[in-house]
Amino acid sequence: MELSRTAAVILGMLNLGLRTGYEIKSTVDHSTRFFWAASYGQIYPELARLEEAGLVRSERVEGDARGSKAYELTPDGERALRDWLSSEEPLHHELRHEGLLKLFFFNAIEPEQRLRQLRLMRSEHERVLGELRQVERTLAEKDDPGFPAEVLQMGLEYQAFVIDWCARLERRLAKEAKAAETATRAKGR
Amino acid sequence: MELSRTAAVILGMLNLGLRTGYEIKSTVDHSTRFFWAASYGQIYPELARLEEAGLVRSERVEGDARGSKAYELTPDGERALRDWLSSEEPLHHELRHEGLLKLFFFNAIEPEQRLRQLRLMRSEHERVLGELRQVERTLAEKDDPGFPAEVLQMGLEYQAFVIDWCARLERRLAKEAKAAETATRAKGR
DNA sequence: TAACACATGTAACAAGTTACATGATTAA
DNA sequence: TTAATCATGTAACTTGTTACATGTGTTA
Repeated sequence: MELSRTAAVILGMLNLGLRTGYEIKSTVDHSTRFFWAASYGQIYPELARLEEAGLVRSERVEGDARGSKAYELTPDGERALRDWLSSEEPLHHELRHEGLLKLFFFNAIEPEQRLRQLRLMRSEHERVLGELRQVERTLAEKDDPGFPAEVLQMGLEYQAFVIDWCARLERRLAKEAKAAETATRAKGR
Repeated sequence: MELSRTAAVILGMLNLGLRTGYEIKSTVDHSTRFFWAASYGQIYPELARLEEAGLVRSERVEGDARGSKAYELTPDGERALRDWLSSEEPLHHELRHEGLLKLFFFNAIEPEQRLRQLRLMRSEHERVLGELRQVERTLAEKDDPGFPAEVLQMGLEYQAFVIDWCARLERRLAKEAKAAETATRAKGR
Protein backbone atom coordinates (compact mmCIF):
# COMPACT_ATOMS: atom_id res chain seq x y z
CA MET A 1 0.00 0.00 0.00
CA GLU A 2 1.78 3.14 -1.27
CA LEU A 3 0.78 5.96 1.03
CA SER A 4 0.54 9.51 -0.28
CA ARG A 5 2.50 11.92 1.94
CA THR A 6 -0.73 13.65 2.91
CA ALA A 7 -2.08 10.26 3.98
CA ALA A 8 1.08 9.68 6.01
CA VAL A 9 0.66 13.00 7.82
CA ILE A 10 -2.92 12.14 8.65
CA LEU A 11 -2.16 8.64 9.92
CA GLY A 12 0.73 10.02 11.96
CA MET A 13 -1.46 12.67 13.52
CA LEU A 14 -4.21 10.20 14.33
CA ASN A 15 -1.58 7.98 15.92
CA LEU A 16 -0.61 10.91 18.16
CA GLY A 17 -4.20 10.99 19.37
CA LEU A 18 -5.74 13.75 17.27
CA ARG A 19 -9.31 13.08 16.25
CA THR A 20 -10.92 15.51 13.79
CA GLY A 21 -9.85 16.89 10.43
CA TYR A 22 -9.88 20.33 11.97
CA GLU A 23 -7.58 19.26 14.79
CA ILE A 24 -5.19 17.68 12.32
CA LYS A 25 -5.10 20.84 10.24
CA SER A 26 -4.43 23.14 13.16
CA THR A 27 -1.76 20.86 14.58
CA VAL A 28 -0.06 20.67 11.19
CA ASP A 29 -0.18 24.47 11.08
CA HIS A 30 1.99 24.89 14.14
CA SER A 31 4.18 21.84 13.75
CA THR A 32 4.88 19.95 10.54
CA ARG A 33 3.99 22.94 8.40
CA PHE A 34 7.60 24.09 8.64
CA PHE A 35 8.76 21.05 6.67
CA TRP A 36 5.50 19.55 5.39
CA ALA A 37 2.33 21.60 4.93
CA ALA A 38 -1.22 20.41 4.23
CA SER A 39 -4.46 22.25 3.44
CA TYR A 40 -8.11 21.47 4.12
CA GLY A 41 -8.46 20.73 0.42
CA GLN A 42 -6.08 17.84 0.93
CA ILE A 43 -7.01 16.68 4.43
CA TYR A 44 -10.76 16.16 4.18
CA PRO A 45 -10.81 14.27 0.87
CA GLU A 46 -7.83 12.18 2.01
CA LEU A 47 -9.60 11.26 5.27
CA ALA A 48 -12.53 10.04 3.17
CA ARG A 49 -10.23 7.99 0.93
CA LEU A 50 -8.44 6.49 3.92
CA GLU A 51 -11.74 5.45 5.44
CA GLU A 52 -12.81 3.96 2.12
CA ALA A 53 -9.53 2.00 2.12
CA GLY A 54 -10.10 0.84 5.70
CA LEU A 55 -7.04 2.52 7.22
CA VAL A 56 -9.10 4.76 9.48
CA ARG A 57 -12.61 4.67 10.87
CA SER A 58 -14.78 7.51 12.11
CA GLU A 59 -17.79 8.12 14.23
CA ARG A 60 -19.92 11.18 14.72
CA VAL A 61 -19.26 12.77 18.08
CA GLU A 62 -22.44 12.38 20.14
CA GLY A 63 -24.04 15.55 21.34
CA ASP A 64 -21.98 17.70 18.98
CA ALA A 65 -24.32 19.61 16.71
CA ARG A 66 -21.36 20.76 14.63
CA GLY A 67 -21.19 17.34 13.06
CA SER A 68 -17.64 16.61 14.22
CA LYS A 69 -16.29 13.28 13.11
CA ALA A 70 -13.78 11.60 15.39
CA TYR A 71 -11.31 9.48 13.43
CA GLU A 72 -8.99 6.79 14.65
CA LEU A 73 -6.54 4.35 13.09
CA THR A 74 -7.58 0.80 12.30
CA PRO A 75 -5.00 -1.99 12.71
CA ASP A 76 -4.40 -1.74 8.92
CA GLY A 77 -3.86 1.98 9.33
CA GLU A 78 -1.31 1.45 12.09
CA ARG A 79 0.48 -1.06 9.92
CA ALA A 80 0.47 1.32 6.94
CA LEU A 81 1.93 4.08 9.12
CA ARG A 82 4.73 1.84 10.40
CA ASP A 83 5.41 0.57 6.88
CA TRP A 84 5.82 4.09 5.60
CA LEU A 85 8.00 5.06 8.56
CA SER A 86 10.25 2.05 7.96
CA SER A 87 10.28 2.17 4.16
CA GLU A 88 13.67 2.38 2.47
CA GLU A 89 12.24 4.31 -0.49
CA PRO A 90 14.12 7.52 -1.32
CA LEU A 91 12.88 10.36 0.87
CA HIS A 92 11.18 13.22 -0.88
CA HIS A 93 13.25 16.34 -0.35
CA GLU A 94 12.38 19.60 -2.02
CA LEU A 95 13.33 23.18 -1.41
CA ARG A 96 11.75 26.17 -3.16
CA HIS A 97 13.48 29.32 -2.10
CA GLU A 98 12.74 32.44 -4.09
CA GLY A 99 15.39 34.45 -2.24
CA LEU A 100 18.16 32.12 -3.39
CA LEU A 101 16.69 32.16 -6.88
CA LYS A 102 16.94 35.93 -6.96
CA LEU A 103 20.49 35.80 -5.64
CA PHE A 104 21.32 33.56 -8.54
CA PHE A 105 20.40 36.35 -10.95
CA PHE A 106 21.74 39.25 -8.89
CA ASN A 107 24.06 40.44 -11.64
CA ALA A 108 20.98 41.94 -13.33
CA ILE A 109 20.38 44.53 -10.58
CA GLU A 110 22.32 47.26 -8.77
CA PRO A 111 24.38 46.53 -5.63
CA GLU A 112 22.05 48.59 -3.41
CA GLN A 113 19.05 46.61 -4.68
CA ARG A 114 20.91 43.38 -3.97
CA LEU A 115 21.48 44.42 -0.39
CA ARG A 116 17.80 45.30 -0.03
CA GLN A 117 16.72 41.89 -1.28
CA LEU A 118 19.14 40.09 0.97
CA ARG A 119 17.81 42.00 3.97
CA LEU A 120 14.27 41.11 2.95
CA MET A 121 15.25 37.47 2.75
CA ARG A 122 16.86 37.58 6.17
CA SER A 123 13.88 39.34 7.74
CA GLU A 124 11.54 36.62 6.49
CA HIS A 125 13.69 33.92 8.04
CA GLU A 126 13.72 35.95 11.23
CA ARG A 127 9.95 35.98 11.18
CA VAL A 128 9.85 32.20 10.83
CA LEU A 129 12.42 31.86 13.61
CA GLY A 130 10.12 33.97 15.76
CA GLU A 131 7.19 31.69 14.97
CA LEU A 132 9.24 28.65 15.92
CA ARG A 133 10.28 30.30 19.20
CA GLN A 134 6.61 30.94 19.89
CA VAL A 135 5.87 27.27 19.26
CA GLU A 136 8.72 26.39 21.62
CA ARG A 137 7.25 28.54 24.38
CA THR A 138 3.74 27.17 23.92
CA LEU A 139 5.10 23.64 24.02
CA ALA A 140 7.12 24.28 27.19
CA GLU A 141 3.94 25.40 28.93
CA LYS A 142 1.54 22.62 28.15
CA ASP A 143 3.83 19.64 27.65
CA ASP A 144 2.33 18.77 24.25
CA PRO A 145 3.31 15.30 23.09
CA GLY A 146 3.01 16.34 19.47
CA PHE A 147 6.31 18.02 18.61
CA PRO A 148 9.51 16.06 19.27
CA ALA A 149 12.14 18.37 20.70
CA GLU A 150 14.70 17.24 18.12
CA VAL A 151 12.60 18.29 15.16
CA LEU A 152 11.76 21.67 16.64
CA GLN A 153 15.43 22.14 17.47
CA MET A 154 16.31 21.33 13.87
CA GLY A 155 13.91 24.01 12.66
CA LEU A 156 15.41 26.58 15.01
CA GLU A 157 18.96 25.73 13.98
CA TYR A 158 18.09 25.76 10.30
CA GLN A 159 16.57 29.24 10.49
CA ALA A 160 19.51 30.49 12.53
CA PHE A 161 21.88 29.04 9.95
CA VAL A 162 20.21 30.84 7.05
CA ILE A 163 19.98 34.10 9.00
CA ASP A 164 23.67 33.94 9.82
CA TRP A 165 24.53 33.18 6.22
CA CYS A 166 22.50 36.20 5.06
CA ALA A 167 24.15 38.45 7.64
CA ARG A 168 27.61 37.40 6.51
CA LEU A 169 26.82 38.00 2.86
CA GLU A 170 25.20 41.34 3.70
CA ARG A 171 28.39 42.53 5.34
CA ARG A 172 30.37 41.54 2.26
CA LEU A 173 27.96 43.17 -0.16
CA ALA A 174 27.79 46.33 1.97
CA LYS A 175 31.57 46.60 1.93
CA GLU A 176 31.66 46.09 -1.84
CA ALA A 177 28.87 48.59 -2.42
CA LYS A 178 30.72 51.18 -0.33
CA ALA A 179 33.96 50.56 -2.18
CA ALA A 180 32.15 50.96 -5.49
CA GLU A 181 30.58 54.20 -4.31
CA THR A 182 33.90 55.60 -3.16
CA ALA A 183 35.43 54.71 -6.50
CA THR A 184 32.59 56.46 -8.33
CA ARG A 185 32.95 59.57 -6.18
CA ALA A 186 36.71 59.71 -6.71
CA LYS A 187 36.12 59.43 -10.42
CA GLY A 188 33.45 62.13 -10.30
CA ARG A 189 35.90 64.70 -8.85
CA MET B 1 3.20 42.41 -14.74
CA GLU B 2 3.16 39.59 -12.14
CA LEU B 3 5.75 37.06 -13.25
CA SER B 4 5.29 33.39 -12.46
CA ARG B 5 8.43 31.94 -10.82
CA THR B 6 8.97 29.70 -13.82
CA ALA B 7 8.86 32.80 -16.00
CA ALA B 8 11.40 34.46 -13.71
CA VAL B 9 13.76 31.50 -14.02
CA ILE B 10 13.49 31.63 -17.79
CA LEU B 11 14.05 35.38 -18.05
CA GLY B 12 16.99 35.11 -15.66
CA MET B 13 18.56 32.34 -17.69
CA LEU B 14 18.08 34.20 -20.97
CA ASN B 15 19.68 37.21 -19.33
CA LEU B 16 22.71 35.03 -18.53
CA GLY B 17 23.02 34.33 -22.24
CA LEU B 18 21.30 30.97 -22.61
CA ARG B 19 19.34 30.61 -25.81
CA THR B 20 17.20 27.47 -26.20
CA GLY B 21 14.61 25.78 -23.98
CA TYR B 22 16.86 22.77 -23.84
CA GLU B 23 19.83 24.83 -22.67
CA ILE B 24 17.70 26.46 -19.99
CA LYS B 25 16.48 23.10 -18.76
CA SER B 26 19.95 21.57 -18.56
CA THR B 27 21.38 24.63 -16.83
CA VAL B 28 18.54 24.59 -14.30
CA ASP B 29 19.31 20.92 -13.71
CA HIS B 30 22.80 21.57 -12.47
CA SER B 31 22.25 24.93 -10.84
CA THR B 32 18.94 26.34 -9.59
CA ARG B 33 17.41 22.87 -9.30
CA PHE B 34 18.78 22.66 -5.75
CA PHE B 35 16.49 25.50 -4.64
CA TRP B 36 14.14 25.93 -7.62
CA ALA B 37 13.42 23.17 -10.11
CA ALA B 38 11.65 23.36 -13.48
CA SER B 39 10.56 20.70 -15.97
CA TYR B 40 10.16 20.70 -19.76
CA GLY B 41 6.44 20.66 -19.19
CA GLN B 42 6.79 24.09 -17.59
CA ILE B 43 9.58 25.59 -19.66
CA TYR B 44 8.32 25.18 -23.23
CA PRO B 45 4.77 26.39 -22.64
CA GLU B 46 6.08 29.28 -20.54
CA LEU B 47 8.50 30.32 -23.29
CA ALA B 48 5.55 30.44 -25.68
CA ARG B 49 3.51 32.53 -23.23
CA LEU B 50 6.41 34.90 -22.66
CA GLU B 51 6.80 35.39 -26.39
CA GLU B 52 3.07 36.01 -26.72
CA ALA B 53 3.40 38.64 -23.97
CA GLY B 54 6.35 40.25 -25.72
CA LEU B 55 8.92 39.60 -22.97
CA VAL B 56 11.08 37.38 -25.16
CA ARG B 57 11.52 36.91 -28.88
CA SER B 58 12.84 33.91 -30.80
CA GLU B 59 14.25 33.00 -34.12
CA ARG B 60 14.93 29.65 -35.71
CA VAL B 61 18.63 28.89 -35.76
CA GLU B 62 19.73 28.88 -39.41
CA GLY B 63 21.23 25.69 -40.71
CA ASP B 64 20.01 23.71 -37.71
CA ALA B 65 17.79 20.91 -38.91
CA ARG B 66 16.79 20.15 -35.32
CA GLY B 67 14.52 23.14 -35.33
CA SER B 68 16.27 24.90 -32.46
CA LYS B 69 14.75 28.20 -31.47
CA ALA B 70 17.11 30.81 -30.04
CA TYR B 71 15.36 33.05 -27.54
CA GLU B 72 16.44 36.40 -26.18
CA LEU B 73 14.99 39.01 -23.86
CA THR B 74 13.16 42.02 -25.24
CA PRO B 75 13.51 45.37 -23.42
CA ASP B 76 10.16 44.60 -21.74
CA GLY B 77 11.54 41.24 -20.68
CA GLU B 78 14.63 42.83 -19.14
CA ARG B 79 12.43 45.26 -17.27
CA ALA B 80 10.17 42.46 -16.02
CA LEU B 81 13.22 40.55 -14.78
CA ARG B 82 14.56 43.56 -12.90
CA ASP B 83 11.11 44.32 -11.49
CA TRP B 84 10.83 40.82 -10.11
CA LEU B 85 14.38 40.94 -8.72
CA SER B 86 13.65 44.23 -6.96
CA SER B 87 10.10 43.45 -5.84
CA GLU B 88 9.38 43.72 -2.12
CA GLU B 89 6.70 41.04 -2.28
CA PRO B 90 7.12 38.27 0.30
CA LEU B 91 9.53 35.66 -0.98
CA HIS B 92 8.14 32.21 -1.58
CA HIS B 93 9.87 29.80 0.78
CA GLU B 94 8.85 26.19 1.00
CA LEU B 95 10.48 23.10 2.36
CA ARG B 96 9.15 19.57 1.91
CA HIS B 97 11.30 17.14 3.80
CA GLU B 98 9.97 13.63 4.20
CA GLY B 99 12.83 12.67 6.51
CA LEU B 100 11.87 15.33 9.05
CA LEU B 101 8.24 14.33 8.67
CA LYS B 102 9.10 10.76 9.59
CA LEU B 103 11.16 11.95 12.51
CA PHE B 104 8.13 13.78 13.76
CA PHE B 105 6.28 10.45 14.04
CA PHE B 106 9.21 8.35 15.24
CA ASN B 107 7.47 7.28 18.43
CA ALA B 108 5.49 4.83 16.27
CA ILE B 109 8.54 2.69 15.39
CA GLU B 110 11.35 0.87 17.18
CA PRO B 111 14.64 2.59 18.10
CA GLU B 112 16.65 0.49 15.63
CA GLN B 113 14.26 1.45 12.82
CA ARG B 114 14.63 5.10 13.79
CA LEU B 115 18.38 4.88 13.49
CA ARG B 116 18.03 3.23 10.08
CA GLN B 117 15.78 6.03 8.82
CA LEU B 118 18.08 8.71 10.15
CA ARG B 119 21.03 7.09 8.36
CA LEU B 120 19.00 6.94 5.18
CA MET B 121 18.20 10.62 5.52
CA ARG B 122 21.85 11.50 6.08
CA SER B 123 23.00 9.40 3.12
CA GLU B 124 20.63 11.24 0.80
CA HIS B 125 21.96 14.58 1.91
CA GLU B 126 25.46 13.22 1.38
CA ARG B 127 24.51 12.29 -2.16
CA VAL B 128 23.27 15.82 -2.82
CA LEU B 129 26.42 17.24 -1.25
CA GLY B 130 28.40 15.06 -3.66
CA GLU B 131 26.41 16.43 -6.59
CA LEU B 132 27.09 19.98 -5.47
CA ARG B 133 30.81 19.24 -5.13
CA GLN B 134 30.73 17.87 -8.66
CA VAL B 135 29.10 21.10 -9.84
CA GLU B 136 31.81 23.01 -7.97
CA ARG B 137 34.56 21.10 -9.75
CA THR B 138 32.96 21.51 -13.18
CA LEU B 139 32.57 25.22 -12.55
CA ALA B 140 36.17 25.64 -11.43
CA GLU B 141 37.32 24.13 -14.71
CA LYS B 142 35.35 26.08 -17.25
CA ASP B 143 34.76 29.38 -15.51
CA ASP B 144 30.99 29.28 -16.10
CA PRO B 145 29.34 32.64 -15.43
CA GLY B 146 26.06 30.96 -14.51
CA PHE B 147 26.45 29.94 -10.87
CA PRO B 148 27.37 32.66 -8.40
CA ALA B 149 29.90 31.32 -5.90
CA GLU B 150 27.81 32.55 -2.96
CA VAL B 151 24.76 30.54 -3.93
CA LEU B 152 26.75 27.37 -4.55
CA GLN B 153 28.52 27.91 -1.23
CA MET B 154 25.15 28.27 0.48
CA GLY B 155 24.05 24.94 -0.97
CA LEU B 156 27.22 23.24 0.23
CA GLU B 157 26.92 24.70 3.72
CA TYR B 158 23.24 23.81 3.97
CA GLN B 159 23.88 20.18 3.09
CA ALA B 160 26.80 20.03 5.50
CA PHE B 161 24.61 21.50 8.22
CA VAL B 162 21.90 18.87 7.79
CA ILE B 163 24.43 16.05 7.59
CA ASP B 164 26.06 17.21 10.79
CA TRP B 165 22.71 17.50 12.51
CA CYS B 166 21.84 13.93 11.45
CA ALA B 167 25.18 12.62 12.67
CA ARG B 168 24.71 14.23 16.07
CA LEU B 169 21.22 12.82 16.47
CA GLU B 170 22.40 9.40 15.29
CA ARG B 171 24.99 9.31 18.04
CA ARG B 172 22.34 10.17 20.61
CA LEU B 173 19.88 7.61 19.32
CA ALA B 174 22.56 4.93 19.12
CA LYS B 175 23.50 5.55 22.73
CA GLU B 176 19.87 5.39 23.81
CA ALA B 177 19.22 2.24 21.79
CA LYS B 178 22.26 0.59 23.39
CA ALA B 179 21.17 1.61 26.87
CA ALA B 180 17.71 0.23 26.19
CA GLU B 181 19.21 -3.01 24.93
CA THR B 182 21.44 -3.38 27.99
CA ALA B 183 18.46 -2.76 30.23
CA THR B 184 16.48 -5.44 28.40
CA ARG B 185 19.34 -7.92 28.68
CA ALA B 186 19.78 -7.24 32.38
CA LYS B 187 16.10 -7.80 32.85
CA GLY B 188 16.25 -11.02 30.81
CA ARG B 189 18.85 -12.57 33.11
C1' DT C 1 26.35 1.57 -35.69
C1' DA C 2 25.09 2.34 -31.35
C1' DA C 3 24.78 5.34 -27.68
C1' DC C 4 24.40 9.74 -26.16
C1' DA C 5 23.53 14.57 -26.38
C1' DC C 6 20.74 18.12 -28.61
C1' DA C 7 16.16 19.77 -29.42
C1' DT C 8 10.89 20.70 -29.24
C1' DG C 9 6.72 19.77 -27.71
C1' DT C 10 2.23 17.77 -25.50
C1' DA C 11 -1.23 15.00 -22.93
C1' DA C 12 -2.49 12.87 -18.87
C1' DC C 13 -1.99 13.01 -14.40
C1' DA C 14 -0.92 14.35 -9.52
C1' DA C 15 -0.58 17.60 -6.02
C1' DG C 16 -1.67 21.61 -3.74
C1' DT C 17 -3.98 26.32 -2.88
C1' DT C 18 -7.69 29.48 -2.37
C1' DA C 19 -11.92 30.88 -1.68
C1' DC C 20 -16.25 29.95 -0.63
C1' DA C 21 -20.55 28.00 1.73
C1' DT C 22 -22.43 26.64 6.01
C1' DG C 23 -23.25 26.49 10.68
C1' DA C 24 -22.36 25.66 16.06
C1' DT C 25 -19.88 26.96 20.36
C1' DT C 26 -17.39 29.82 23.48
C1' DA C 27 -15.39 33.72 25.67
C1' DA C 28 -15.00 38.76 26.09
C1' DT D 1 -23.73 40.57 20.88
C1' DT D 2 -19.79 40.13 18.48
C1' DA D 3 -15.60 38.04 17.47
C1' DA D 4 -12.92 34.07 17.57
C1' DT D 5 -12.71 29.32 17.37
C1' DC D 6 -14.48 24.83 16.17
C1' DA D 7 -16.02 22.10 12.39
C1' DT D 8 -16.88 19.97 7.54
C1' DG D 9 -16.65 20.13 2.99
C1' DT D 10 -16.12 21.36 -2.20
C1' DA D 11 -15.15 23.68 -6.73
C1' DA D 12 -12.16 26.11 -9.45
C1' DC D 13 -7.81 26.93 -10.20
C1' DT D 14 -2.69 26.74 -10.42
C1' DT D 15 1.40 24.36 -10.47
C1' DG D 16 4.31 20.75 -11.45
C1' DT D 17 5.65 15.84 -12.97
C1' DT D 18 5.97 11.99 -16.03
C1' DA D 19 5.95 9.82 -19.98
C1' DC D 20 5.65 9.86 -24.57
C1' DA D 21 6.40 11.13 -29.59
C1' DT D 22 9.64 12.74 -32.85
C1' DG D 23 13.77 13.66 -34.99
C1' DT D 24 18.98 15.44 -35.73
C1' DG D 25 23.97 15.67 -34.68
C1' DT D 26 28.20 13.81 -32.69
C1' DT D 27 31.42 10.65 -30.99
C1' DA D 28 33.42 6.20 -29.54
